[in-house]
Amino acid sequence: MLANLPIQVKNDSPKILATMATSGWAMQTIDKALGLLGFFSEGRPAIGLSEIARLSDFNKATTRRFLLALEKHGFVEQDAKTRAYRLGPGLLRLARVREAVSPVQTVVQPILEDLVSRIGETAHFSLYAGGSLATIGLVESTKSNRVMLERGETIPLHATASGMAFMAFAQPKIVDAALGKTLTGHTAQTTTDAAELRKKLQSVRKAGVAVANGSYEDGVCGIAAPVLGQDGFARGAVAVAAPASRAKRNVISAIHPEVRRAAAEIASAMGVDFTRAATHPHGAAAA
Amino acid sequence: MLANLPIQVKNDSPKILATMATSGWAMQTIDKALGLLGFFSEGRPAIGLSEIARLSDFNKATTRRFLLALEKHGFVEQDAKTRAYRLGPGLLRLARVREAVSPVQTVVQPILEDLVSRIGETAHFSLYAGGSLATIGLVESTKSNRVMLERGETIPLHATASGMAFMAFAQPKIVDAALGKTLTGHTAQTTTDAAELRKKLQSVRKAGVAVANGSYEDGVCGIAAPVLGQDGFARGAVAVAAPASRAKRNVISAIHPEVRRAAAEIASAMGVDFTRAATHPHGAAAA
DNA sequence: CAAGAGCGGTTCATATGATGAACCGATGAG
DNA sequence: CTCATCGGTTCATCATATGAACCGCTCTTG
Repeated sequence: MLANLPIQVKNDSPKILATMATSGWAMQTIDKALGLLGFFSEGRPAIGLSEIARLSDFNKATTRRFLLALEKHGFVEQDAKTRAYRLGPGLLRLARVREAVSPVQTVVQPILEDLVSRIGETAHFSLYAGGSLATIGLVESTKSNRVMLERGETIPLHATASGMAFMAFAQPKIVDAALGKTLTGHTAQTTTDAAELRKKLQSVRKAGVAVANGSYEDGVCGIAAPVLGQDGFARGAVAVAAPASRAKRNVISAIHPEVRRAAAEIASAMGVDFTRAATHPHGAAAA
Repeated sequence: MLANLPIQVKNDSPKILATMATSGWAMQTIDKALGLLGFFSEGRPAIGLSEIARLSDFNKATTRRFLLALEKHGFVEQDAKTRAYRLGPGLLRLARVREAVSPVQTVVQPILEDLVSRIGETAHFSLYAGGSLATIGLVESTKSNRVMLERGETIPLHATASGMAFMAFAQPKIVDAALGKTLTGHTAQTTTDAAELRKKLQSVRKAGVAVANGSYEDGVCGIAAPVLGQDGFARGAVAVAAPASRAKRNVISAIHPEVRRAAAEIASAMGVDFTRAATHPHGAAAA
């Protein structure tokens, strides 16, 4: 009987398990609660209970319980007057701990500033987190006609130069997860066919940079390069965003090397420290 | 025999329930999962699965499920080599959104620097989040004998100058919750009696500052002032921490007004913006 | 100014989800 | 080699989350 093959399953079960483990299941209650945090952005900093419930498709009662739990840990806080919820101060503490160990923001900002001063267009850096890229660093061009971005925005992998640059060098399981779900079209130019996107990734891999013209926002051209970790897989991407009107062929090709250089600088700056062994004294003082 | 008292807990269980009702029960699964994040600190930036399970008193399987859920949202990430978990990049994004709306860090740092340059001792700013104060801003003295603090550290309310300054002006329910649970003694000087602490809060209220001498860390003297929100309740505290050897009476009283001034500056800087109405376009661009 | 629609918040019967002991294979110390 | 841990997984058991309907309130509107 089949039941007697002891652990020979090795061959195909891994794929299923991997998919499950990667993008799939995992503690739904927590999942849902943390998902609520994704609705907050620079452009929508405070949200009322009913609206969060609507956005998330949860019951109002459930939504409120989530928010209460998040509030208890300082992840959200409620405005005493408007009763709307906004992101809380507990996040600052955690971000500080993370920064202390792996100082990304600190290191990225000057590199972006240098990049912007060289090419005169808005530049931003994003890290992969929770299924999409999150804008961590942002420096805007000083030109009057420039591309404006939101701090802390999350950007879709399949429709942006950053996303394509990232995916071209990301771990396969991440790419599979990203291209596995339904791809939303943001403009008429957005490619929503997974197979076609994979082809494009091939050429991005050859070029080392990705260019996207109006695939996320009309009239905006993005040029991005991946930022690689020590294992060779992408952690995030650096991108320059220019108005399409200024993004002529020769301009784009002049930007290529600059973006790649910035990406390399960030990668080496990031690759330095962290992961000092897990055990450490807890020392420090306050009174 | 003593061993026969089985679960005599009945006595203080009212207290527990009160605490539960006050600071909220609320969605235990989420609560537990978010609690895990509290174990990470500057001094313990990466933790293995078994150790987290031990620290949190959860089953290994449960712990792992929590970590997977957290990882899915970028709150933690797993080191590919050591398999240990550390805080993830998703936190940076959320912290940025929060900062964009209510720019605390940006505004606090220069004020602290000014404070340190005036008095020559380490200063830090902390915000109330999730049941304790979290160190958000920190500037160390340049003296060779100085007090060192951890970035992102959480400090107990009842044993620190910051905590006392905060509680003296915090919302009553927060104080009740804080003093309701068992108070741990950190040094021989720590006051662990709730009633006695409430008395001290009275005098802190009169003075407008709190002084704590070695109640958290031996040989460290803290002088703190509350930072109040627009509703008059405390949001956090500014504190100066000096080696007890330098903290003579006259020094302390010279520090008082400086700390209060810094607190007032931070309060007014924080009180400015945020909470523009909940509805907003989502506009912004990237490609 | 009365009626309606929206809000934030709460309740309790229902059904779905979380939990942990025991297990595996791998790895490092003695 | 052996033993102690490590990270990770499984499945029967039991605790947990869930949502329709409700309340009181405020703001809009005819």
